[in-house]
Amino acid sequence: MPQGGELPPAKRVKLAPAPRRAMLLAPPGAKRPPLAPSAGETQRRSLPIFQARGPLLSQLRSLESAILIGETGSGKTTQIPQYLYEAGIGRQGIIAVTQPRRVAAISLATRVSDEKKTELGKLVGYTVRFEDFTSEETRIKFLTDGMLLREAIGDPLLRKYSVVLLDEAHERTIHTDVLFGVVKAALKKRKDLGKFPLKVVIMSATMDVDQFSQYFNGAPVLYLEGRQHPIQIFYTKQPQSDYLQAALVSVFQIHQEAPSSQDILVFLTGQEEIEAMTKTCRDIAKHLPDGCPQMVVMPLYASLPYSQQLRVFQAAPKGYRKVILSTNIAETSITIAGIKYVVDTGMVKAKKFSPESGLEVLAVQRVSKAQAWQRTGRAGREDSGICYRLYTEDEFQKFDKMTIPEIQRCNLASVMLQLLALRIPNVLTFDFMSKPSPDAIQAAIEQLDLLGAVDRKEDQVTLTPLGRKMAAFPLEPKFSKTILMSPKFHCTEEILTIVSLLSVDSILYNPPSRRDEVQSVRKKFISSEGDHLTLLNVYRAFKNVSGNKEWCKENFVNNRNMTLVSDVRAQLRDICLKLSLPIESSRSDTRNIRRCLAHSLFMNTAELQPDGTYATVDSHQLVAIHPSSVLFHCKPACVTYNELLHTNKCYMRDLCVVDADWLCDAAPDYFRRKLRAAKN
DNA sequence: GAGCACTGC
Repeated sequence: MPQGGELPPAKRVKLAPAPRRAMLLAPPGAKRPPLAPSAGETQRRSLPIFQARGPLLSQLRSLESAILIGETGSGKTTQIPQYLYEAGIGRQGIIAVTQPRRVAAISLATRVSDEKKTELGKLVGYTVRFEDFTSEETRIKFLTDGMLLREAIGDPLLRKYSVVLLDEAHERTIHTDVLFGVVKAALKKRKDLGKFPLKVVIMSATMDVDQFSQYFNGAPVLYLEGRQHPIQIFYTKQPQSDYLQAALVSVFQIHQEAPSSQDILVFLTGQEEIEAMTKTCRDIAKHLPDGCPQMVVMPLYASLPYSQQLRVFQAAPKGYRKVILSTNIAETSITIAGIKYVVDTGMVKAKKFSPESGLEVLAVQRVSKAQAWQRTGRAGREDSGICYRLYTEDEFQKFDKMTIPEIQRCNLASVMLQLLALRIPNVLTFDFMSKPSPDAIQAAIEQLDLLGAVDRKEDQVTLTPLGRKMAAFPLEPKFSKTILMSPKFHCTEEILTIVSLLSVDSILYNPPSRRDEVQSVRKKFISSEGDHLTLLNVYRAFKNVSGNKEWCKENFVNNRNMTLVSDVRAQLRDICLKLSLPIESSRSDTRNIRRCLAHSLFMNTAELQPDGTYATVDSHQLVAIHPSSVLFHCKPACVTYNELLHTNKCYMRDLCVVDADWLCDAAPDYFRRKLRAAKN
């Protein structure tokens, strides 16, 4: 057993945060209507929210916007759209319910259509990328927030919809944040134009509601009771200098004391850390004293193959305890039943914007209070639970209240392009709930200007015809530009494939334990011209065997992601056809492909320095070739890259070897400016 | 010389 570290409870806190200004919607002892309900009805009526149905509906009927706060398990997401529909509210149009994740939109639609005893896609449907299960009859529609945003480009007033429910608003995804502004504008405009009114309901689990309410012109806040089980929280007495060691101690302390049927979920920061900890736990578990239960240790992170992710849902054999070591994927995206204990290291790996370098940095950092509560809540889903926080209560008090919204942490080029396509009068002064910094907005406009997507005249930014075409693609602007450039180089077929490959998670799987095998098998795909062409080779080989699963396994290719690549490619190809783009293949001519890439990635180039390092042309930033690149051991004179990733070093990812001459052809003004800046 | 949190269109 590991020595050191300490975990005797310093303090116990009951998880029962009280709302500050409550308009309670669950009057104690409220009477149910005396009707004989069916089995499904009985289940619906047993939800806590049912008690509040009457007062809730009378509020929602009269309000144009509302903030609805409900803890998990309140049933708000499945019931409110049905209540509205059943009460005849919003019958002039469709009731939309947005979700940050596809799987959630699909499973919620399935559940609600079951409850309504209708076929999925009729009264109740869903729309996510690649899948549209809706029809003329659909009145309740679940969709991803990104999907509603894309629909808004075609119709900024969202005229199809009578009600928009923005769910999981506390997650503050970039799409939800843009939608806040879009629905707010649509609400006002529809009122001004005398169209049928839009109703907006923001649904959130957070306690920090003032910001939502203020933004929506003082919309009332309605509180729903949830069905969260009580969770005991233990803080450490002393700050822990080594959270990994502390996590290890906690896991084995729980393991020795608790019945083996009670599972443990540990929050860690990344793949490498989780794999190492998995190994350590398994090693220790082999040498446990007699009488101690056995242990099954399972890693969980997004890049783990799907089949291995599924293991966390299987119950451990009798007498074994399940210990899941996870990234923040288990915070929201994956819900595991039967978790009794949560061990929260209080750390997360996340992107943040570094003002001094102006770069995005991926770094291990403290979670926010809201995030810590979210993790804690994972212990109390079926029964009461226990959460070990591997930090002191004083430390917790110093955590940020909320996680900084995504919109303030990332590159805004896509968002700005979308706002322009939405015909927002002035994108520079768009009414964001949480405004990004003016610098971030300027940088995004700058990037769009370089790509030729916008015109700038004084303080007015407008979309060019090219920019409007770019907005039609569900891609980062630089990738849309690459596709739109490709007819000039007669390689649209190849560029479509490459862009699809880049916009999906890695199609190559690298099990650390079989590194040598991976390297030898992968040799046959490697192109000395870089990662883009290597990926193209893998895709061509995959298509040659018609996506054979055995082939994928033998070649460490992720079959699921590869299928997704085909879907993306088909979608992009459709858009090209709609834009009447000629689609040609360059066949074996890879030079044209690289020239095309140089013409759209010219602002992402780096040159080999005399000392063997690389420096970017744009800002002379010292950069290195990422170890995942096929060029890792090579030293080409000049490369373009898709992105910079700042971890321990500043790495270029996805590289392509190019000629310096091509770059000057691609953007003569840009390079003249850079040259002049270098002289000064 | 040595590494990649999580979503989504």
